Amino acid sequence: MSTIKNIKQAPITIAERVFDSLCQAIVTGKIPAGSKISEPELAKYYEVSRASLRDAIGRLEACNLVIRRPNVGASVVSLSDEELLEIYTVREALEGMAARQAAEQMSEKELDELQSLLEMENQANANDINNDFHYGIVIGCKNNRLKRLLCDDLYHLMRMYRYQLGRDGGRTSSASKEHGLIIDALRDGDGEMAELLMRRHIRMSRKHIETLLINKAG
Amino acid sequence: MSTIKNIKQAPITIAERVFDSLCQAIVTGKIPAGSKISEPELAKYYEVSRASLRDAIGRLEACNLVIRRPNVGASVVSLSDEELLEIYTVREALEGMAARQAAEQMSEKELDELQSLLEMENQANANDINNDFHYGIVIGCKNNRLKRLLCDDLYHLMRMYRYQLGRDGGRTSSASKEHGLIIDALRDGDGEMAELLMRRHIRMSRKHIETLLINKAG
DNA sequence: AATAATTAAATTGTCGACAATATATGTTGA
DNA sequence: TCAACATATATTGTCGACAATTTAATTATT
Repeated sequence: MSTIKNIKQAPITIAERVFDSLCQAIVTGKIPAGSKISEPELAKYYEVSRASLRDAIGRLEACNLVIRRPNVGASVVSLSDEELLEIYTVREALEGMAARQAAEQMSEKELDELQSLLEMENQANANDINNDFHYGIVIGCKNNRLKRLLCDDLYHLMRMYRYQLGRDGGRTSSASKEHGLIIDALRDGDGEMAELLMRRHIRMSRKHIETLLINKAG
Repeated sequence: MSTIKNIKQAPITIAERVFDSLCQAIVTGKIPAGSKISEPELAKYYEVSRASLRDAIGRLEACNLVIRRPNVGASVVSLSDEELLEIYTVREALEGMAARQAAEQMSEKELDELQSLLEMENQANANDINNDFHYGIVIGCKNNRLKRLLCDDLYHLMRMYRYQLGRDGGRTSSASKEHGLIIDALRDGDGEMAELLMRRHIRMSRKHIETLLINKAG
């Protein structure tokens, strides 16, 4: 049984189920960024009441996938280039700290799992959260608040824009090397180094996305 | 006009108004930590429908003040000692980064405001967010995502437990000195130093709370 | 013809009622 | 007396309808 990956429990209520569906639809771009959310339309589509749908929309707002304005309604979030880069800065801070704590908290067994995760990277399941290197470290840091901030508030947004731009914007080889260095630091129990490397790693990704965005615009 | 403090807009809908009221009630302990939230009871108390109240509860969940279980209901959050300390670790990461960016982003005018904020610390309005040193830096860093994470997801919780334990658990004098050092770094435009000092500052607070909790238990 | 004001349509916010689930109470049997 | 089951009560989840607000369409005015 894997300790690094955690089970995403099945939806209980209708609102939860609709949330899951809408979440998926937004992340994959089926409901495009910036588009308006029509309550009557979606309620009819999912064959649920508007009350349940509104509940689901509230959850979408909580994980930052939609923006709600009173008496106007919800729209799918659409990040500017700057806003996308802001997320990387936040990730640098949070995941850096996660790496530091993971170096002190992760067991040998967990580290082995992380290693195997890394080795089967660039596979088919590359876009699945549960098989993600970064996610493994966040779980491994044992700080549940930190985990929730990243997974509940940022993860969905990250997936959404990763879907648009491609995984790491296609710098997988160098990224994998950096991942390897981070694991080494974790195995050494060197929290300071782990944080340093993780921050540099995310800063690199950020820089890469930045140039990618510039090229796309020019 | 102050640029550091930002205006908290008045509630538009009933749900927003009830959210504000409940938020206040929870933070101040009027509704105690760990207690169950009764929808019919509160709906009657605030003279609103259960739909509006449930909407408000959803918002409380989004800012981590209550925990909801399907078909069971919401309870006011009650943090263990470890969970409270976890928040300080997250703050160290986020506010550290905020300080780093603030050093590059804050104008002279904003720094002056921050300074005056610091000088009139330990006053009556010490528990008001808008007059808070840390808040000023978070605003000053100009990273809106970072600001939202701190203010929307952690700020209410912090206020709640500050209310219970007292402001910084009563280490105001040494904390003020540390604040002064941080401002110096900001004025120098030294982001690295600002982050370092902010992290150490929050780590100190954490340590202080930690011993405070131990004494309370023993 | 373009703009402003007015009216009409559509959408969101709110409500009370019912259904589904969970909790409390009472009962039976060992 | 205690435990397990059955019943009753209360709470949450869901629904459809109405009210309030916003947006679209239409008319009027310069």
